[in-house]
Amino acid sequence: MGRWQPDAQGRFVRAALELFAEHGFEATTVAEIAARAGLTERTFFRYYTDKREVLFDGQDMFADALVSGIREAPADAAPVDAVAAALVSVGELFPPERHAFARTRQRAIEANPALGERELGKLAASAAAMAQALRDRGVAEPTASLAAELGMVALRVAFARWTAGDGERTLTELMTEALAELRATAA
Amino acid sequence: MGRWQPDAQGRFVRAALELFAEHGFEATTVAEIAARAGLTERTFFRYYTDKREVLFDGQDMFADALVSGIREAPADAAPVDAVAAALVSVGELFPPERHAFARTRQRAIEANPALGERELGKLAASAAAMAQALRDRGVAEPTASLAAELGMVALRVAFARWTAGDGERTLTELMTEALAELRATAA
DNA sequence: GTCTATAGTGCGATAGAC
DNA sequence: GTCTATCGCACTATAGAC
Repeated sequence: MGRWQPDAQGRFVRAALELFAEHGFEATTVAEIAARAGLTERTFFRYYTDKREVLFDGQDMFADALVSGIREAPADAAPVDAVAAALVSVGELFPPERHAFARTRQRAIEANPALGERELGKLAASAAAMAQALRDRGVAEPTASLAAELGMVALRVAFARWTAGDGERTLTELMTEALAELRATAA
Repeated sequence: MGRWQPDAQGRFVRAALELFAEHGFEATTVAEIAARAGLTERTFFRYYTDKREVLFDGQDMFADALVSGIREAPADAAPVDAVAAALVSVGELFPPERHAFARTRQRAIEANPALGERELGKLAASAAAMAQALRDRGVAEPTASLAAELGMVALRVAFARWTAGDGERTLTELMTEALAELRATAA
């Protein structure tokens, strides 16, 4: 047992989440997060480019799931249906066990505008990745980008409902429902 | 020393835009912006809570136009049509004379992720204001929020096209077109 | 690991407008 | 005189350079 306890990133994330819940994002210093994680400030910035980024650790999986969901959709599926498949693929990343964590994290993000902005940026990047995956299937612009944007709206709305609720309904269910509502509103 | 020269904010905005175009957002210090504007760093932070905010000066008009566009839409208009009216109302804020400025500003924002995040945050706030205006007309949830989100997607896409182009087509035109494309994609 | 530039804040002083 | 925009100074925390 050396001087390295395992799972440095996991400890940073948990420490940050606890402290943000206790004192708020701005009132929490990186030094405090590092201390609680049993690491140094310098190490924190080795893993994360800035203080906000610690709440977005491992979010690549998010965009990856969207992209592979689109890739694996039937070749003859319409763009919006491929997007619907992508949402299902993301839903599988968030089984009921992750509900409590997601809820705490979402509370922290909603409590602070700076974190909200970062989240919007990440989601916009995911939408861009989805649009690219659609173009790779032969979907032309502007349809590819617009279908991806529709998917992101549904995803955001569904995620907010999922984390606001008690977890009875699955995220996948809520996403499919949100997309249907969105299409009805547009019609 | 013109300590009392008029239009402090306008000078800050122009100075910032010039410097961001010349050296980029991150390589520009607030001290440099203040110096070019003939003011001090401390005064900059009297007007803006942070460095990014200078590029979003006077953007309340944006959300205000959306809200009043919805208020002034015919009482029997469907939610999406009220949103379409809101977009027209915003389009009127951006006559051809503003194209060059909008283009320069958009270039700066697109060149820096931090500025992009801030823009997304502002647009999300505008969408929330639109949704509230729709609820005030008696539109129920989730339709109000979803219609507002549809409008924001159209607005973003249209604005990107407008600032990417040469200004031949009006922003209003592009917005109406983008909303129609979006509805077609959803159908 | 250490050092430093810069963002951003609090408080108080000052210079002008009225 | 009052009111308010601007400025000066001291300070902390972030983030990057060395």
